[in-house]
Amino acid sequence: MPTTLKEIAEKINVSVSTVSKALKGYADVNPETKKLILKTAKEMNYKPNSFAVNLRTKESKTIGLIVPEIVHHFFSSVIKGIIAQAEKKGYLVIILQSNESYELEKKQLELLQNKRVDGILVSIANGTSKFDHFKEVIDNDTPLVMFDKIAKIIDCSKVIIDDRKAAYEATKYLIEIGCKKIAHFRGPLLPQNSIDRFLGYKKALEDFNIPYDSKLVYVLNDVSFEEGKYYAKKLVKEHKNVDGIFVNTDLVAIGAITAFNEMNIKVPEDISIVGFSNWFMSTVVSPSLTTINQPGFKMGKEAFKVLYKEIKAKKKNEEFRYKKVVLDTDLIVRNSTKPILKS
Amino acid sequence: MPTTLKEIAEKINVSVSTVSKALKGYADVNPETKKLILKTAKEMNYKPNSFAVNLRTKESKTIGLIVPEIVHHFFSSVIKGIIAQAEKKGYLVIILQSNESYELEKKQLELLQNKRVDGILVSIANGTSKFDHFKEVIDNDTPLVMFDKIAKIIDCSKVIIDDRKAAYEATKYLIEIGCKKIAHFRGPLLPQNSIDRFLGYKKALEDFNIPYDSKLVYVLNDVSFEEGKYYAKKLVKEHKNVDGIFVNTDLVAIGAITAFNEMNIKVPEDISIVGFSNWFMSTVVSPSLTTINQPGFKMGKEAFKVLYKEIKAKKKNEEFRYKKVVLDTDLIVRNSTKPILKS
DNA sequence: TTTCTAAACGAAAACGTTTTCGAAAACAAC
DNA sequence: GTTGTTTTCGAAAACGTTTTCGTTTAGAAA
Repeated sequence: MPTTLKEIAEKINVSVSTVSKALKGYADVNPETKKLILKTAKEMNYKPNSFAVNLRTKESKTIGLIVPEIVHHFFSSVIKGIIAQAEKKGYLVIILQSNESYELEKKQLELLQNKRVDGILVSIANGTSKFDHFKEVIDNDTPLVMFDKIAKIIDCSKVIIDDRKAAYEATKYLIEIGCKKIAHFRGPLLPQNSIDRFLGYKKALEDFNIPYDSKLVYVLNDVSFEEGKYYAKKLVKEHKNVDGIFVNTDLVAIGAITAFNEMNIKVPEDISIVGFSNWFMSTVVSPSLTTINQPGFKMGKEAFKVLYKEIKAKKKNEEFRYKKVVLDTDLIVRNSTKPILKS
Repeated sequence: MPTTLKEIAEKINVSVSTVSKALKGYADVNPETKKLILKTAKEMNYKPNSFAVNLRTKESKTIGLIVPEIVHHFFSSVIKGIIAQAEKKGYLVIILQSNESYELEKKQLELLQNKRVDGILVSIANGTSKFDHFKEVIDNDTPLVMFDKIAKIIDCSKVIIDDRKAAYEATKYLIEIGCKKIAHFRGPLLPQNSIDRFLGYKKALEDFNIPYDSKLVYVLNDVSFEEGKYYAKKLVKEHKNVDGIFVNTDLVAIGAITAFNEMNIKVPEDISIVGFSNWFMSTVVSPSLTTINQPGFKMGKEAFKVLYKEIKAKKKNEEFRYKKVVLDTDLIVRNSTKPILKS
């Protein structure tokens, strides 16, 4: 049904090649015939058949994206950034979600390769501890960029924040406002993120001569609102005089705040809380949450930019080095933290 | 670099056609040679070139999706539902966001058609008041399904909730708990959604003999947290004794709650508030928000199912009727509403 | 032997582009 | 008139598949 080059060619008695060349702006076509071809193409509402173009040029102007979870303020911001930047360069984005599952992640990675996307962006699932499926992508010569949740062991381009530094800043802030006994709600053991945030927390304690106590570190599995509530209650049951908590994620921090509200423990008077990510939600809870801003939209844009360069380099058979982009974070002070008055 | 049918054929001295037929399970190939072909294909790690398959079969097993906004609890839930259901049927999803802009929506619709996706799912931008671009899609014979924000005027399949009924229920609930002067924060004038929710509100007032007062209806443009705050303050300045508000969207309702908290007006004691959508956020604000649950994930799944049927029908050249799926909503009572004690 | 049937295979067209290469034509230079 | 150059065009291959249709071969039937 849609118009083809052949139909245009037949209509005005030239060859398919000439029509193609006219439409693509080649030099070896008479200005007169070119004008005629362009006019006819428009009249017949010609749209190049992308399937044929893909086959011929071996590229689809499409990239794949795998995130652990879509219904998630940070990741949806990243997605938005990726799509925005991709659109600027004429690329479309196929999105899949791994649900934090290794199996799914692996399967989806294969799916995208079979679809022959021009490149792949991925943020690794919590359930992933083997990384061979990423190696395959790289061996396969498909440009691959990891963002946010990355694998240190895999040699590829990465766009991240400095989780360790950010966590250090957050903890340091708690120390500076006078907290003496600071707990940490951390994420699962595997992801690099939660490891780094934990290490930043620990380093800050050391640097400011506060003894590290492993009992004050709680390992969460779900990183959910409910877990935040649960561990907040557990914390007050198991420890006295905790005056600060650095929490792995805003959602958990908000759960903790809710639990403290229920227990009539005052935030920030009795205990200060710092979250991580700066979800929109953090501005609307009461008290509003002090947190680390994690620039999702920008991360998405940067991740695509890096991938784009790799795609271009591959196309031209140019050399390129893997890039590591580290984005700035900053501490946003709100009402869940407050300097402790010296008595 | 990747293996082709030809390479397999040459390796074991059969024709390309035989290899293709063996891999696709045709009957006219000797079980022995079939076994050999399958084995060789596996050894050589053969993956069909999807570009060639697309060209040959004229389908890409890919659909397009346009939403007004990605960083949005409801829409990201819908997206998740669509992707989940699409994956089950072997379809991938290209996502674009219109940013509530008519121009972008139109452009993206063309983009998707030029990419020759097998079908398109769309939720209409607030900025859209002309609908010819959708007609073109339909004339073009590309299956199209609208969800949530639809155009009544366009004849195509739709997956929606009954906004009017849901709004009626919400308002009715406010009346039942004793509210006498009920305001409404509505969305922009154009989208069908906000019209229907407004009409539901109005109908409930009528049915229960509460005089409708157009001054109690505020038209929001942004549907944002800030606007919620702004109009809450405006409301108390302009009216006395308002004891209930039905708000178009949770986000706005939460803004209103925040404003009331700041003004020391007690929710729900002084004023009851009902939101719409049941964003996750609504469970964590205080007081938690009474709202209408809008099943995003399910809507996504249903929307894909309808689209899938149209795609299949088109492929087989079968007749089909446009479908209209209306999903159930329900009122979730939390702490922002409370029966008014009779004095 | 001939004739027929069924099984197994392959040639080739088709999908719609892009791009190389050669040819024709027109014109200029000598 | 010959040679060379430039402009303009088209034939054809190629991308990798799918699918139709015809051919070969073997075996059965007569």
